[in-house]
Amino acid sequence: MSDRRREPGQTSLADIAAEAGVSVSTVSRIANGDLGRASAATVEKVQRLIAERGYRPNPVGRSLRGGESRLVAMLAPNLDNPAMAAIAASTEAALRAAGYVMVLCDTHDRPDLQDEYLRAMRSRFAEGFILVSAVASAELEASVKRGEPIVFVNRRNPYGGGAFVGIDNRRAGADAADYLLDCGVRAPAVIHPAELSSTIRERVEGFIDRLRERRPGMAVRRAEGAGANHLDCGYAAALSLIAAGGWPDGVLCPSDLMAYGLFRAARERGGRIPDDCRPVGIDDNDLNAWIAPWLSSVKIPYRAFGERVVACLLALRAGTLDGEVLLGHELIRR
Amino acid sequence: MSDRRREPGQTSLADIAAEAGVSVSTVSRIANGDLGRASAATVEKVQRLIAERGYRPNPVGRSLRGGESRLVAMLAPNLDNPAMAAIAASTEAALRAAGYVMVLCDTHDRPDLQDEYLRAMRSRFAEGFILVSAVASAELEASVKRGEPIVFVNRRNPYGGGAFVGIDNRRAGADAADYLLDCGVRAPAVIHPAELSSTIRERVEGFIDRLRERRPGMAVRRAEGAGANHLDCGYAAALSLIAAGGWPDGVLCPSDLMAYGLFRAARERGGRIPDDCRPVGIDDNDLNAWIAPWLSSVKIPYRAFGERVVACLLALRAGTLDGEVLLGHELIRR
DNA sequence: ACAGTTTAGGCAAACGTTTGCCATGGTCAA
DNA sequence: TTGACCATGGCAAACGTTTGCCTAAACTGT
Repeated sequence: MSDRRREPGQTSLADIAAEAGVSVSTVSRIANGDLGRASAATVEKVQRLIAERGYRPNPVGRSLRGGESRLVAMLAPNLDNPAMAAIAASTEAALRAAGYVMVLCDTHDRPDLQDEYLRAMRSRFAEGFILVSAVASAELEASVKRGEPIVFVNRRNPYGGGAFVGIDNRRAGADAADYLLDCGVRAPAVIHPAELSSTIRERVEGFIDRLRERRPGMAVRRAEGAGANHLDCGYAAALSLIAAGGWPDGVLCPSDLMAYGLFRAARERGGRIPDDCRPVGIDDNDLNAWIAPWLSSVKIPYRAFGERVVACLLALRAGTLDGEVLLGHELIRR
Repeated sequence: MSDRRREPGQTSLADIAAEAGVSVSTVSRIANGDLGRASAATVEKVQRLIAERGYRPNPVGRSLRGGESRLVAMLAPNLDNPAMAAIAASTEAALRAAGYVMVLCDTHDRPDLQDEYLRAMRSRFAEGFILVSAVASAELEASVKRGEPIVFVNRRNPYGGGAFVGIDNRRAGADAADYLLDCGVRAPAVIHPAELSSTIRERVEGFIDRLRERRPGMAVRRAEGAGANHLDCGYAAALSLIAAGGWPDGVLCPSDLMAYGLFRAARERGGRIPDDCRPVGIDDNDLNAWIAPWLSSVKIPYRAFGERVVACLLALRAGTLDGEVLLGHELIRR
């Protein structure tokens, strides 16, 4: 199409400059607060026009020029998971407060999509990346090597190092173990997905180690389940658990979604939760307080993640950080 | 900063052109598939270089030039609501399949934020807008007037007209009424937020009209509740309902979140759900199947929304549509 | 041989911004 | 008087693309 319609209502520097009878450079400088480069009269006139016409600098022009894009990309494995939604929402708010716009990309936990979004966002001059539960992928490795500003959330950088925001997963698992023991559980179990991410592995290890520490001889049953998401995984793992040896009296579900899967399995198989089998989750989705009174869970302060993630990103860009931020967690008893 | 670092790994048309010994125009044309404008040898050479260097057109340059940005903005009132997450996820997938990148903006249901994002996205040359549960706002009115491509989802254009994707809310409310009557409910009620959006109003009206139609003399109690979200609204409304006249034996919750609020109120006040008080929701969040076996709900096919929304948007941009798309719903009995 | 057409490809403008550098003209001190 | 310095502001390049127009050279038909 050759009829490039002028976007209506979008005032450009040139428009202001023409009307004020000055050059584009002058307007640009004044718009950017460099007031010492023009006479008071000019400054006043240009500022008035800027206000009247509602001029806002065009971010695309800026980006192209090589300056800032005010764009930050968040890559998350799936928006359906309430935990992801909570992280996304809080990060979006924090970024907006810092003057950034967040682009949210759903990678569906697929390395190829993660790569595609990494490329797409880089070519849009994203000033930073927030990778929630990242998976290993070629483009990510290249980005890490190039030292691009990336904050990893929930799951650590698969290539080591880098900024990280999350919790102490081993401790969370240990706290869950303490809780079950304090409830008098004698035949505990743990369910988990067939492929273990570092996050889940740490939680499970922390759980088991604490059990062994406090009850040296205690047997801990384990079951894994396959599935596209943690709901299905939890369901499958629970079924295989009871098929192998009946219901345990307590079970660690390393994510709330897995606990939901367990709950469904119990309902279908006549297991009574939490009376016969007490689950303990990790996440503590906000919805739990409303509709899952049977689920005690380690609360991860996802709503507080946003601020920390943004602080990390800013520090990263300023070259003043390459550390880890571990937020506190708290077991919610229900 | 004056040291504008050349983005690494980003090949430009100029790079290819220099290496091939041809002009930028020639490379651009070949990259865009206009193969008739160069000799076979040149085409071959340039194509080889494009492949070797992994050249990808820079979307920012393209946007600025006035062409396409491949950017679509979705403005949603909050990411926490599972229904929004479902819509966002399916739309993102459909847009990606169509070659677009979706920017997800959380408006927190605030007109000022909606305006801010509308402006920000327009100045980034967004090619279309998807407004989920839009609120009235000055910038929206202006956008509608200018005829920008906007698809409204869930809630209709507050200024009338425009493309819309949603369900027949009156019928959904009527179906809920049928369900309660079929369950033998004799003292029904409805709870809703203090301020009624068009969506909620239609559902409530459809519900009440159907009750009156089938049981002319039947009294229908109503209670409203205030709160920042539907969970709180539902909770508050339920409390005020029972304070006014005890538990109804059936109650329409015009969104699942309100039903969750009711559930909590019942738990705290000793109401037995669904035995004493049978709720019927609208939405049927995916999680219901797992952890809310007490909730029958009208399933809205949010996962199917994405495709329709994108089809609408494309048609809108092609100038071939200005209609409504109503998807079917189905009451899920639990 | 010559006019006309096709082929192959370059030039330059435009999108909106930022910024280093240059050009006036004036003021001030020695 | 002259050199230095400051105030004011414009020029132009650069970022990466796309595309209308132009120009050669090489064909084609008669």
